[in-house]
Amino acid sequence: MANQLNLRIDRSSPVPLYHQVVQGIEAAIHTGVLEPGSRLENEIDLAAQLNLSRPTMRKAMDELVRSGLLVRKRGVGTQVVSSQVRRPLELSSLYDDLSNNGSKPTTDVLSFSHEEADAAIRKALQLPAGAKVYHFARLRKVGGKPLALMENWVRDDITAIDEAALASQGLYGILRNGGVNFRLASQRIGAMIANDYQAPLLETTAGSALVTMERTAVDDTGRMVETGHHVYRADSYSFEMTLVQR
Amino acid sequence: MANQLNLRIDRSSPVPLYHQVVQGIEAAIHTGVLEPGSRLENEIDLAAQLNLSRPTMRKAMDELVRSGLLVRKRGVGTQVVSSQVRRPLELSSLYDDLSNNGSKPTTDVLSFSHEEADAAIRKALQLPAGAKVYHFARLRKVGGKPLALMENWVRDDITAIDEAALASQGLYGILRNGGVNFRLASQRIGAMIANDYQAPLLETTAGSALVTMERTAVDDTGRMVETGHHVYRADSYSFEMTLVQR
DNA sequence: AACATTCTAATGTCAGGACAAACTATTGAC
DNA sequence: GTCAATAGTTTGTCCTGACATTAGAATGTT
Repeated sequence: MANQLNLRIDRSSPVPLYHQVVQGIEAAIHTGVLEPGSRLENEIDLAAQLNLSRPTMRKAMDELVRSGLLVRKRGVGTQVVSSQVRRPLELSSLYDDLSNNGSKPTTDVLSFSHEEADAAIRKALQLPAGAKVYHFARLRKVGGKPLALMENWVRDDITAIDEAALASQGLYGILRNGGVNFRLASQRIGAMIANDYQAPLLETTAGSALVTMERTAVDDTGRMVETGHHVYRADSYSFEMTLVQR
Repeated sequence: MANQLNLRIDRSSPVPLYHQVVQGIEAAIHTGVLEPGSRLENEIDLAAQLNLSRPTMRKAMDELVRSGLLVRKRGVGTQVVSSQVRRPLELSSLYDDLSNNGSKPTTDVLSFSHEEADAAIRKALQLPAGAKVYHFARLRKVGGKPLALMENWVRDDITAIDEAALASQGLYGILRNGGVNFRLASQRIGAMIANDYQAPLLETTAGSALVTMERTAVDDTGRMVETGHHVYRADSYSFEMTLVQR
């Protein structure tokens, strides 16, 4: 078979060996060195070729299987999954997604306040009575075209937030700089009809379709950091994801 | 601390040890034995208590972290994250979801044919020219109320499908019985406005909001098995999921 | 009292080995 | 020639052991 994966493992690098393998195989699939549908060599030989132990090799493959790039079958082997299966939905913000895509998003801060959280928000963020939060609404545009209308509530005991930072940086960037390590988020995606408030802001007509998303994000200490309600123009945004059977 | 997790590991069971641990901890979180925010004992002690090796214990915890129930932090420990964080979106069908929920879904088969695939479907399922597929539209109701309008294309070289089976069983059930082991699916969720065809079938008015979902499912041999386009009434359905940072 | 240093506890990474289970393909029997 | 038993390949599970890295607490110094 002579796969010639051409992976180079740098044992002096701080990035873990299994992750170097993940990156290498991802790159090979992306550049077409590994064609969709082709079979990989077996784990043991691959590990031997790279001077790695099998557990390390397996850990790398586990990740690739989980992310939907590979499919394994006992007694048969490991295959590069077909094709145009896209990236899984990742824990990132809209701002990141757009930036990575080469677009240049801009943000209008429509309202901003530092106020006492009401009962619903306290429940969502698991805050005690009397706690204060940042509450703000933003309009995100890309290429001058409005794309999303976002309303968020953020706990105030992590880092200070002000209007100017929000206009220039994106919420998740601010929070990460403030030392927040996001770990997970639960979200709900649905649909609604644009109302008279939303329609002009999104430069569409009342009655057009919007994608809705509610999200609550948790950091590595288990705190609920942020909750929000976003709406997107259905003609310019949709959620893509890959589900993996376990 | 004396966690008293009260897990029992059955070494004679065919279910893997790490999975027994996963189930046990899931149950403990679900029943409230492990409270949200509480810290678990460290991996090594837990493994010792259950007479398991640390890698096995870690594998169990990895899964729980991935599913969003636990949060780990190096040098600190492992915490129950929960609260109302919901289940991740799983690779299952609407029929399964509803059945597991105690509801009793019914299905009307609106159209059914066994026809030659057009170019778009051949591309989505990666079929050669001239290949035939099953093509059908279904209306899914729960409690007599219409919920989803589904149009699907399924390759015909796996198992035979007929109208009667579709009306009584759910597509994924039929395919699983036919020997298909689903591995992953890529899907896209968006929104649209109900048109004159969809509205009466879903017993709503033209212009109301619908959630749209396009999905292509892949089995363990890497074959694209099924692709479809579904629309749901936005007032009765939304997609919930948990995203985990890696 | 404030600060830097050291220590400890916990998770993160990696190795090497052993056996089990599932699928494929070949071989053998009828 | 068809079908069943068998052997071989590959992934799945599990073990023991070791060291690295990080976060936070305790300690000591100024």
